[in-house]
Amino acid sequence: MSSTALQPARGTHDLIGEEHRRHRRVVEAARDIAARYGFEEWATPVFEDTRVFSRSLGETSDVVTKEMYSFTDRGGESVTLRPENTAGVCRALVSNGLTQSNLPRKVFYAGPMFRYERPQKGRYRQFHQIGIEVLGAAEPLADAEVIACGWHIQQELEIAEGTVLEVNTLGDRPSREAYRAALVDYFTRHQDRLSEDSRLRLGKNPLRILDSKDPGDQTLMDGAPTIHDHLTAEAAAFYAALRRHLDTFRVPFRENPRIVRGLDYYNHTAFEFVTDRLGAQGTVMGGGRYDGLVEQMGGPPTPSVGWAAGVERLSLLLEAAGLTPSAPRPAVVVPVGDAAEPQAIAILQRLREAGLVAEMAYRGNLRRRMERANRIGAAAAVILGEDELARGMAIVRNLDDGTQAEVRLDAVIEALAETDVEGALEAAMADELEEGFEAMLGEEEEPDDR
RNA sequence: GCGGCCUUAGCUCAGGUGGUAGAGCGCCAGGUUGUGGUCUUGGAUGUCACGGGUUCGAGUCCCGUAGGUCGCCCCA
Repeated sequence: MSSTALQPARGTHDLIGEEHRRHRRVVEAARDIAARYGFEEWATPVFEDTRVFSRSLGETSDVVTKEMYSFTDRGGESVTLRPENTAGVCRALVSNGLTQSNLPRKVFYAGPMFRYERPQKGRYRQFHQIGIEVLGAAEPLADAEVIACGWHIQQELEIAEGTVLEVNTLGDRPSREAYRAALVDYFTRHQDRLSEDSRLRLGKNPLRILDSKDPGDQTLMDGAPTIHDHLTAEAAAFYAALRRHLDTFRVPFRENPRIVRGLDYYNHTAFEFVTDRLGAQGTVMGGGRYDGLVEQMGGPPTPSVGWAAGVERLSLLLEAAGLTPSAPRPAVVVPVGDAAEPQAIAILQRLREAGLVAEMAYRGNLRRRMERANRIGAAAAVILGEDELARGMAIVRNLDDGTQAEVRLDAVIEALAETDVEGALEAAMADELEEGFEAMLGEEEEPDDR
């Protein structure tokens, strides 16, 4: 690469070839499964008024304090590239006047998110998330269904064996405040044994000390109070109901009282699907309940629950499991001699109209075209020499086993159905159905002839 | 934002203690103007990430910058 060649901006990456196919597989599987659960897809703007995020994510969260891509536009407004999409979806619910009717609203989304961070494998400045939100449901059954849907998507992607669901409760507001006070009390008494980072957290966000990776901090955890000692009866009942529903949905999970989640808007349910296969980026899907967020956007109280998942991370799991989708295999139409080209184009288009993936090179002799066919992974070649065309015939060659046969032009699709050409089998079957239908119509006409 | 390691052809990588570059794969052309994969012959790969320094001489040593990677922070 020449030194004058432009590089992608730091933390961004191009999705090309296999990587793009994995990416698309993740999004399409999620979209498909979420639709089965009754979620409708929304697309909200990639940038929003900065207050959408500063108001919702918590003034002390890292995302707000140091990771936002914010800038002032030409009109003097402060706008921010979305670092996540839950806040945007809640804003959209309110902006579009959807808070009064038809609740709960079940929303699926997929798209790019932006955080100014130091890039690593599985962590980028522009990355992609899929997510679902149930807006306007206070029942723990909604939490369980949201989690079940996430689990189902991972099963559909065949990566569910590699992840573990960890759940926790953050309680309601009284539970959380009591717990926070107890934690501050405990860690203040042992301040001398806390790491430097955690001493800072003590003043800012004491809950975060719980998932510190510092070995010294870890030794303090066993004696630390847990949220479960401070749950109100209502919060405890909510959590118990969630676990019961998860069992009913047959979603395996592990309780982890240390899960706290980074964004301030969560209450009650908090959960993460984690894996040990992605190094430091172990969280593959994470979410929880956020009963106060819509209100913060200027709407009425609208209890809600959802999750977001990193497409890049799910894609890495697909790659590691050898589950990269293969590219569709085309049929290649090969005219021999210039005079054959017009008829070859007619046949090429007929194949495409029938639903097959078909290609024809723009130039080259037979040998070159065959080489190219092989290179692009074609499953079959339809060879059209002037000799064959004069007899209304074509050669259909299976490029996997090297066998070939001369067939009538109207039997080309049928012959391609014997190969791995994408769409050929379906096209041939559809053709048969049509013929069968025509035959039935023909029989029905017989009585009139009598 | 902090620390470790890394950066040589399109890709994966060799290049003891300094003497101005190599392999495999891939690519292009021929053997083969009606048959791809296999085989065979030939060909082009490059500011050795960038900038500076030491030296007669730097891919090699030193400093800085950028990017990547691993970890911390945090998170998808």
